[in-house]
Amino acid sequence: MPAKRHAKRRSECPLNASVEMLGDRWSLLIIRDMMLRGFRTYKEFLECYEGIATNILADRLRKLVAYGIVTTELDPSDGRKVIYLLTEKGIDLAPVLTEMVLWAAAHEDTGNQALVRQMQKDKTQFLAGVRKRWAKQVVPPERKRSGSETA
Amino acid sequence: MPAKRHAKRRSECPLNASVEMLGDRWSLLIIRDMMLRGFRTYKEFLECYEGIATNILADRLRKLVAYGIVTTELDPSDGRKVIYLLTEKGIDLAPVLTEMVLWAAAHEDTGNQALVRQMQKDKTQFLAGVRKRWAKQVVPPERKRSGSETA
DNA sequence: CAAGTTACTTGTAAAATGCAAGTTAAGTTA
DNA sequence: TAACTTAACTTGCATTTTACAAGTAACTTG
Repeated sequence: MPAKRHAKRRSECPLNASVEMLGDRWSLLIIRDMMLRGFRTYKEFLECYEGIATNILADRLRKLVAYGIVTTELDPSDGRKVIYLLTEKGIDLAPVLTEMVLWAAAHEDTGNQALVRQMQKDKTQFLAGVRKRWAKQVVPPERKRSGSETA
Repeated sequence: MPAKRHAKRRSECPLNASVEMLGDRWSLLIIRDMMLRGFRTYKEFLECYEGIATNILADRLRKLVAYGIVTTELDPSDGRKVIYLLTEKGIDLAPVLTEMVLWAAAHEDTGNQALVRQMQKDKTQFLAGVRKRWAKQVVPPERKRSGSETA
């Protein structure tokens, strides 16, 4: 169900719509951290490998919520915490992330080969896994479990 | 064949690599114009719907060439013209573009439904088409043919 | 209740972007 | 062949975005 058109887009092109929402240096990394690493709080995002600045993080989260890609709820057991979750629309970005990972892995010298191999082996199954882990009443998978990182 | 790692990336993550190369408001639109609309000269890119500024266009083309996504050659029949072409690496972005288009089409109110339906109907065939049209000694398809735009 | 945590905001410097106006080399026209 | 046009940029400057450092308010913990 398409959302109503954002105020003033530069064009009607669907690719442009995606680029206007996601075309910056941080948004997709935040989504990656939610989708693949199970991050859900501000503090966790702040500690991402790439080192996002706190004001930029706040701004990006605000925009992702405004776009309907992310929702928030309050942590019932800790009044300080805000929990950030992917919406359906956000989960539907999994194929985009996957193709971007596979493209970079094919053409650049990058790390996290475990994830890449998993995606290469069976893309469909990988996407099903993401979808399943994010099915309503999410319990983000394998957080804090020691061993190889997921992203 | 992976390229050697770019000077200083923020992290080893393949998604981050993609974002560092393509995560801005213009790069993917330029690639779209090459891939889907058959654009190949500076002037054509300048006239894109979204209205890129000339200095930004020059900068993005320079970067895309540096990343190995685009190459240039001189037009043998007009010494003023520079011809920009997608490399294999650039053509391999087709699945990324496709997923971004399908995502936006599914969740936003966008135009160019012809392209979207074509992608939805048979993604594999669509990608094969792009690949075929860009096979060595490219003659970009259907440029200047009247009727519905391709992108 | 004092000391931490969490999720931010504010201020400011640095970098990226956008806009208008050149510039240069090559091609076209009268 | 001189004047004009075109293609691909560059330059200068104002505006916007990003980055970095330092707060702050609400809440929890010991």
